[in-house]
Formats: sequence, structure tokens, C-alpha cells
Amino acid sequence: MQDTPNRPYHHGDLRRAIIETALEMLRAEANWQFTLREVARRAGVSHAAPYKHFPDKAALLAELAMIGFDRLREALMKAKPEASRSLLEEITPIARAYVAFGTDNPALYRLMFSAEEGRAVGMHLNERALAVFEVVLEMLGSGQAAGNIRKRPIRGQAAAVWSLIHGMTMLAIDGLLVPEKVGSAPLDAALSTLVEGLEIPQPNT
Amino acid sequence: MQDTPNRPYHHGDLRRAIIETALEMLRAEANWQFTLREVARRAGVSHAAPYKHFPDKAALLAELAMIGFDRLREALMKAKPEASRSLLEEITPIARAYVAFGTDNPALYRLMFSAEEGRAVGMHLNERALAVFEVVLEMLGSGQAAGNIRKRPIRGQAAAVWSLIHGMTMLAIDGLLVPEKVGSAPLDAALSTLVEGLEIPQPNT
DNA sequence: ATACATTGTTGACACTGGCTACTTTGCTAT
DNA sequence: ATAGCAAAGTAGCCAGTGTCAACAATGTAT
Repeated sequence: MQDTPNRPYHHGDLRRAIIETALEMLRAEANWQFTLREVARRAGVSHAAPYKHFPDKAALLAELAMIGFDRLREALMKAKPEASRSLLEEITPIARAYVAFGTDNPALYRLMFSAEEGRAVGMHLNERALAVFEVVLEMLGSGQAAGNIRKRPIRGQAAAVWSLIHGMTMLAIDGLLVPEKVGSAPLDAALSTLVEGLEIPQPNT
Repeated sequence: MQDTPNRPYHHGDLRRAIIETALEMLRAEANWQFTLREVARRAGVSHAAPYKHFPDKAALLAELAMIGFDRLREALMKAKPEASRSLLEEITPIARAYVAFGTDNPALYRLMFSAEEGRAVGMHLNERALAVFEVVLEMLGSGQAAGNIRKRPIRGQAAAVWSLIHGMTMLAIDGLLVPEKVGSAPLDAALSTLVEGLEIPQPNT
């Protein structure tokens, strides 16, 4: 914990330090090509040290992606309001938190959704990704039960919600749409349109 | 065109050949890290030959991205039906063509939306990207004029449409959602939800 | 105290990739 | 014919990167 200036050996918890350094770099630079050596450099250890904690580069990458999904899910849960009168009121803070996570961690977000070699990793990732997806499913399910949302197949509606938010996040990361000075205006506008497709239409439209 | 086995010098139209080779590779392999040397290899020329036609790697990349946007726009225009009774009928083939373009050219599509160093390239790309965006704007504009679409700020609706389709395309490329055996079911379902948010609600809903 | 496992360091290897001379080829214009 | 020039080839530099093997330091168990 304390940073005694000379601590050449036995860092203490290098594994965690490496992960956090990597996460920090994935947050700071939008287009960063991940290299083990640079992570080690920034963590203040030798270039081979990470191999004592991770079998290879892919393993670290996979772990980072999983942590990303976990953190994203936490951010969404935290943003979720307890009570809300309308679907728009419920979905807006969640969507904003989602997009904010993406723009705050651009490289990490891209990593999370990169298929990466083979299917093995992809399958594990899907478990975590599914947990995020389920936040959307729950919201829609309770909305349908409460009678606010049209009775349509939930998976289709969820696909619409997730695709829209994922798309906005990606576009925001890449600098098109929501170029940060516009604020969240396009986000809110798009959300309104989406919500009008989810909600049961009211007479006064 | 013909592959005369010995054609060491003066390829004829190497510039075009390089571009098409690169496009082919960007279509075939989803996760391909672009390297000039491999393009040259596959084009059957020496690894330094491309430098006679492109100042550096970034220039070729930028050109490929622009061609990508042009081809995407062409695909959308071709898919656009002349006459359509409903908004859903109009938007569905366009959206399908969009997603199909993405899944057919996964690496190219990613390249098109990667911010890439600096802003200069990004700005040029934005012109082409804007041309694609305008296909959406036109559709919404004529829909509003015809009285099929709610009178909302068009840019917000367009943001919703583009984000949703872009998001689905990305998810499809990455193997989540629309994993090719499901066909276009999730796509169509999401589109329905979106269209219901765009259209003026009918009494029999 | 001593042996051992852990965790770091150092150094090296094999490879790749972008890029830059310099040379060779072959078309074209005089 | 020949001179010139554009386009392609050859060779190589230089900077990285992932990975491994050998060595050193540190904590821990006997």
C-alpha cells in the first residue's frame, strides 16, 4: 500500500496493479493498441513481470474485458432509479450511464466487444455480456407487467434498446454524434423516439 | 486481369489492384490487423511497391474507409424501394442491406468508424459518413411530409435510426445478436419497435 | 539457520512491420 | 537508337513485441 520508494522485489499485489494500470490506459487513450510491455512499463515493473501472473497476453485481455462488463453492470444498477413515473424517466439515466461508461473507457469498451480469437473467450464473455443484457430485460418485463409497455416479444424490444444504446455509445466514442459539446441532446432525442415505440400510445399524442 | 505468371515489372494498375486486394482481405477476415506488407504479398508485388502509390499506411487506410462509405451508400440506395405503403416496408430493406454490408465487410466497417489519428482524417470521413446519414434524413423528411411520421425534430429521429442500425451491425459483426443462424429475426423485431416510435400511432394498436 | 517456492529482473531470440535508399526494368518521346 | 522517367524490385534499417530462460531477492516453513 505505502509507496516506499525502493521496492524492487515483491511488489505486493502486482496482479491487481497490472490490471488497474491497464484499465487506466484503456480509459485514457481512445485508440490504444494494447501491449504488455507498455503496461509493465507504466506499472513500474520489468517487461517480463506480468508473466508471473498471467499466462499470456490474451489471458490479461480476457480478464480486463470481463471486469469491464462487471463495471458496466454496476454503473447501470447504480444509475437505475428506484421509483419512476414513466418509462422515459426510468430508461434515461440508465442509458446516459451506459454511454458515459463507453466514452469514459473507450478502448475498454471496444475491447469488451471484440470477438477475439476463437470462440472460447467469446463464450465466456457472453455470460458477462448477458448479465448486462438482463438489466434491459428486467426493465422491460416489469414495464410490461405494469402495463406501460406494449405487449410485444420482449427479446425483440430488448434488441432494439440494446442496439440503440450500443450504437450511440460506439458513435460517441468515434466522435460522430454526441461530440461532447452537444451534450446529451442527441441521446435524449433518440431515447424519446425509442420510448415512444415501446410505450403504449396515449390518446394525447 | 489474366495472371501471366511472369509480370515482375509494370503491373499496369497496381494502385487499383492494391485497393481491391485490401478490400478483399477486409471482407474475408473479421479481425484482421492491417499490414501493408501482407497486402503487397497478396497482391503479388514486393513489400515496398505500395509506397509508389500511397505516401504511407494511413493514406491507404483513409482511402479504403472512404470507398467503404461510398459502397455502403450505394448499397442502401439500391435497396431502397421505389414505392412503399408503410414506413416499415420502406425501412426494412434498407436496414437489412446496411447490416448485411457490415457483416459482409466486418473489418472494413470497423475501419470506417475508427477515429484514427488526429482529426483531419476524421473530418474527411465525416463528409462521406454524412452522405450515408442523409439517406436516413431524406427518408424521414419525406415520411413527415407525407404525414406518416410524427412531427419531431428530424435530427433526433435520425439519430435513433442510425444508432439502432449501427448498433445492430456492430453487435452482429461481433457475434452477439443475430448470430447468422437466427437470420434477421432480431433485426426485424427491433425495427418494428423503432418504427412504432416513429410512426403516428394508429387507433387500432 | 537452511531449504524452498514465489516473484521479480535481465537478457536474449525470433519475428514483424513501417519505411527508406538504391538498383533494375521497360515504356515513351525524341 | 537512345535518353529519360515512372514504376517495380532488392536490401536493409530500426523500432517494437511476445515470449522464454536463467538469475536474484524475498518471504516462509522446517
